[in-house]
Amino acid sequence: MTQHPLASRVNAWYRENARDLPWRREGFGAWGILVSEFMLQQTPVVRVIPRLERWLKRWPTPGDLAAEPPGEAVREWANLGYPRRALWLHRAAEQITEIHAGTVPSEVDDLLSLTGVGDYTARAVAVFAWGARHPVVDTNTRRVIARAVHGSGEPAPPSATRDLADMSALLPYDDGEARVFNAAAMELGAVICTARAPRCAECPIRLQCRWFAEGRPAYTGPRKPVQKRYEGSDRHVRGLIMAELRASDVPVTSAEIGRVWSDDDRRDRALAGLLADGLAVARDGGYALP
DNA sequence: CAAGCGTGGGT
DNA sequence: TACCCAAGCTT
Repeated sequence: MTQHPLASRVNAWYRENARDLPWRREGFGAWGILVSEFMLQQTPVVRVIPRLERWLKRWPTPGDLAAEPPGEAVREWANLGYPRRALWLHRAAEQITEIHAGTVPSEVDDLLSLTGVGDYTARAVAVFAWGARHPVVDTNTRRVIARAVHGSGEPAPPSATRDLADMSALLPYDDGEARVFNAAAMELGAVICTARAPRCAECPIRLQCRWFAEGRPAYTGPRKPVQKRYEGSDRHVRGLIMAELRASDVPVTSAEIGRVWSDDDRRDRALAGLLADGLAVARDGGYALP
């Protein structure tokens, strides 16, 4: 079968070396894959695995999750970070239950209309859960393409049009091979072609890689915007307050919240933000999960 | 479209 | 120690 030589090599490598991850098991199910994709948005694999298994044991179907208050999703989300994702996943479960009769949709457009599902997640679910042939481009794939195809040590800022075109040019024609390649490109970026210290000596495509061939030149393009300091930030204080709310079965009092951070302005701003985001609600004179 | 959003581990 | 990074999304 004719396919891009990069795809052939990466797929062959993947078949031998892929990690045994829960969502790759046969028959894992579309709901499980959707949940895994939500959890994997900006959270590392090793932290997701135990939480995912708990989640699916508790809520085996979208309807099971939709039947509970959103705060239970936030509590079960625990310390995965970005708890808005738990709220969005709960909302998506409601939408799947009400609009799609409890079945995770298979069309990219239907998936995109779910809360918290963007371009990456919609394609990932269509491909990995339902076997459709689409390009799936995540941060790992973008880095692999930047190096192997463009000879750049780091990818340019994301551009859906260009990223999808790049991946489409490599994507095998066969649905099954395309599905494997989508997973394999991510896997290669995750374990070999890493951001920090790529293991080029172990890379199955180093001899086809433009960046390697050119001597791994240092990246000179635009730097990613520097992330603001976390310690003492609004995000930090929001996280501390959320940890309190998750840990308590009863509403948390203002006095208790006052103890998580001494700066009144920052603490009030964080709490107001959580209320506005729907991650916290006022209840019985205190604050609780929704 | 740039900014904002948690948390923890690696270097 | 600081900083970087992790299967992104919404506003």
